[in-house]
Amino acid sequence: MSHKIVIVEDEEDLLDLLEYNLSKEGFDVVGFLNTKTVESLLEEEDIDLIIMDRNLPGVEGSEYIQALRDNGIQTPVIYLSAKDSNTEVEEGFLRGGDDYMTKPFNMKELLLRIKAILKRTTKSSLEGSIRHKDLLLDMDVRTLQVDETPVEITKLEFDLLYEFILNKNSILDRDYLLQNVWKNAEQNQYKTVNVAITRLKDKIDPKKTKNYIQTIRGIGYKLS
Amino acid sequence: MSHKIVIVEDEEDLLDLLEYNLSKEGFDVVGFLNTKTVESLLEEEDIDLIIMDRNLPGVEGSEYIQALRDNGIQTPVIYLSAKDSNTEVEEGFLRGGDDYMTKPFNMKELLLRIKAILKRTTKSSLEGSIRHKDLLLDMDVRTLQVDETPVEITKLEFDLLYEFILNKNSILDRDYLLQNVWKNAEQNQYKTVNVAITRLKDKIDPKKTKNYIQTIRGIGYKLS
DNA sequence: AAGTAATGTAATGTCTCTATAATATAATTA
DNA sequence: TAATTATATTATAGAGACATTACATTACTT
Repeated sequence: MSHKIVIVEDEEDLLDLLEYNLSKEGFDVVGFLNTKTVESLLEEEDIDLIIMDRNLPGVEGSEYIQALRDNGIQTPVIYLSAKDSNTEVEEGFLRGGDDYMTKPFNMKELLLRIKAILKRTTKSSLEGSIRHKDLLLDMDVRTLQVDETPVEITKLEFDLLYEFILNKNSILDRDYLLQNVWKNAEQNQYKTVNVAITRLKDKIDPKKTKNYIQTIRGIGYKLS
Repeated sequence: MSHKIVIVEDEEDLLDLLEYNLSKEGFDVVGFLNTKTVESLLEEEDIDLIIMDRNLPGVEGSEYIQALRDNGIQTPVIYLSAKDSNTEVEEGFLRGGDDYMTKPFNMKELLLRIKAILKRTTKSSLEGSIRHKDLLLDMDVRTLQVDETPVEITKLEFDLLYEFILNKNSILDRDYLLQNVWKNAEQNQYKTVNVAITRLKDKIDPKKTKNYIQTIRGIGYKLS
């Protein structure tokens, strides 16, 4: 699934250039010359990122973003603006921006900054690997290493451990796990979770010395 | 809970300045003059962000980050570097950075960029925690700290104490408690409350010196 | 399709928690 | 002060949550 990016930029040539480059990179791009119809699009479609000019006809870009935030819209924003003074940049962040590039800008760098933000804000980052203490999950090959030693792990156990590492140090209750790890929440029972947890514990800590996954009686489980 | 930030910077004066400013902003800062012991800290503690210089003794900063990424460590990174050419900046992002500031830099902007990243990468703990004098209830993890020392507490005791802290300084009668803490108000008896209160008192004040929960004879109990 | 691995379900066991009962103490009233 | 009542304390047993093991079923593999 390609990421959807909205660009608001009133210089038509620059907008074209941006649309061209982002599309070439595989993004799904929608460009606007002003903010008129932007918000309704944000509410309807699932937009992953906004590239925002500040000197726009009618509204000032960062004020527009502020208004979005006030309306509860949390879509990440990168400003692309000629306003380059310290106070102007600070203002941009304070009004709810995630990054700020001053014009003239380097297109490659913009693309990299876009990817850096998307990496953090969209869940699809099923690449690379994630670690928790001596547990290392390789997302590409779906393997587990415990203390640098490969350990056999099943699909369910992998998904379960992944969910725990994503949410380390917070309690996950059985309903949450059934919904997010097992997708068919209604079908299965709490016992199913209990058993899966037992099996997972045995994989990551057969000697029972590390106590990574703790039972929070009456609530759920926690990885720490 | 304050965010934990690691800074790696070999100019000692600058490191001091950064530590000072970030601490003042309420962050929990650990500074390093080189990368020697950084990785073990990252694996043990839960670090929210890394501020990374690139010209370091021994290792080049972005290469170090690349190595971290290869080891499955996903902690967000902001570079703070004198390397300011296009290709150098691009390189920084490609090796796994989240943001890049070139020296000399504006401290205010750095702080804003830090917050922008933390906003996206740390879980805004839903409830947070509530405090009453030296009692600290962490709603997220459902733990109790008394005078900064963790104390084991059961689900019932937690729910009970929570109710008292929510309504501190007002008297809660047993019917109210049975309805709001125990959900099955009819089933249980007043004695049940008495015993639970006794046990809770013992957890939060074993030496019986603080007298937090007072008995209002004929009515109920009050936390103050 | 047979055979194997993975996962759900059921049966059994273990342990923690907590409601109740029994008893002791404190407060209130006569 | 004695009697009465409310609450505190302690002990105990039953319930329920979870762990563990065994078994059944489903999903893969070859």
